[in-house]
Amino acid sequence: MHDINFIRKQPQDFDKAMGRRGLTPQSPEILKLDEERRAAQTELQKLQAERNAKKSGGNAQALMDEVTALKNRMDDLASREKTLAESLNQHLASLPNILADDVPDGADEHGNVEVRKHGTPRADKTPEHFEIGEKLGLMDFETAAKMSGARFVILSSGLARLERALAQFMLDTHTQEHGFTEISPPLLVNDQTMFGTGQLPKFAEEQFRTTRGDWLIPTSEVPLTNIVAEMIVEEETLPRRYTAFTPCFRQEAGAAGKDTRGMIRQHQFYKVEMVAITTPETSAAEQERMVGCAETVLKKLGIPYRTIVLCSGDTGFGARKTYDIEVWLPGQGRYREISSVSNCWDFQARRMNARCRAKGAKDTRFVHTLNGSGVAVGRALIAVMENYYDPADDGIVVPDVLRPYMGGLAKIKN
RNA sequence: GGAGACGUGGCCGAGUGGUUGAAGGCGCACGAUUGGAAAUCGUGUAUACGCUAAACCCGUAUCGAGGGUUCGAAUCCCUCCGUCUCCGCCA
Repeated sequence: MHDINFIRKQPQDFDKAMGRRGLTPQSPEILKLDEERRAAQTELQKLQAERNAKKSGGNAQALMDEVTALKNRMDDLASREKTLAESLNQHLASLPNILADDVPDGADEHGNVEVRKHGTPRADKTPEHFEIGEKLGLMDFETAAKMSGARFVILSSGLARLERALAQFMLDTHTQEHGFTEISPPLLVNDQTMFGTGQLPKFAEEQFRTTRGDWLIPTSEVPLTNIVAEMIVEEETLPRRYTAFTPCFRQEAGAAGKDTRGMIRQHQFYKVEMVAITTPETSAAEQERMVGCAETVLKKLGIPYRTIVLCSGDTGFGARKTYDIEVWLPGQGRYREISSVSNCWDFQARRMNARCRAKGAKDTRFVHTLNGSGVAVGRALIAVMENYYDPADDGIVVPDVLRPYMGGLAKIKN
């Protein structure tokens, strides 16, 4: 959600910012609505003041009649004000966040810029994860399709446990080493919550909805960030750092035909998420820290990765700046996204009315919110399978850091 | 699922149609008092929007949310959301 005051004062800057997102100037329409709305409000308030003055003047019948006469005009103005306000809010709610100055320009993912690389990819090409998994007999897409359709999978035995081990390992790393508080949040949320983090109104078709009207979370960013919705938190308690391990549900409506094989892109997957709530001053540094937290997970797992900063055309709706971390997949012979770390600035905070206040201060400010995968568990599983694949016996070596979570198991074999 | 009670300011709690943005208390802030503190006394203490260059002032709205009745609603009616109690059911 955008600050109408900013648009009033610096319409050209706002249009320029939206221009980087490939949008035509938005301020003329917005300012027109805003002006009309305020005109209606001002006039309405004048009439209300008039009415109130008569009210305290006495109870004479004549005064009552005069107030009745005001009523029609007031009703008109009130409904006009409401319509204009709704229209204005719809407009503001559907526009993407303003990009940070240091986000590179670019039309699509080709404009993204690599910022660092870690680890050395193995030299050989391995089978893809689904080939390894099916050969082991521990990954079954057919049976999953029978009960649920495309883009679902059944993991069993060693792979099921590996998935659980990965999640445990990530949670322990973030809670014990990175200062995050573990949360077990609701997986079903209401409209307002989805609006707060920006999934609604624009991206409804990407979500699953229950017959009751609840939404299945597409990421635990949604419930974790909304913890502070409608709150005024003391700045001294910031940053708040939350992590959660949850399933995520996505329709993948716009990805028909993409990544149809294997478990790269599923309707349901597990993810360990990190969310931070900060003051406006500290969010930029917090984002760098959060990227580091995600990278630590991959370093410990011993998986080669690169970190890139997304360009203007690839940065998501609610983000001001996003880093993606991509892991090396020797089965595909390329890097694939495993984490996305975004600083949303005050964009989500405005939508969900999340504010902070310095101790003793009178005024409040919107908090800054950040979210990042820490990391996607399903894709981490794939990365482990391919990077730790042993061609000698088609087995998967268990990374050292995961062995305690696997009962000491060193290799997943047939 | 059945029956009932309830939702007022940071908190507790008055208030069933008009001068109530809202008594009283607690808390908090500032001041007085004190060697200092406690106690005591005094003053102040919601948010949003509009107006304004901005601030103050002023205006408007807000008593869970939304709608309705009325000249006028915290107070009456409807819907929804939430909380609590009892019964039933259940992981």
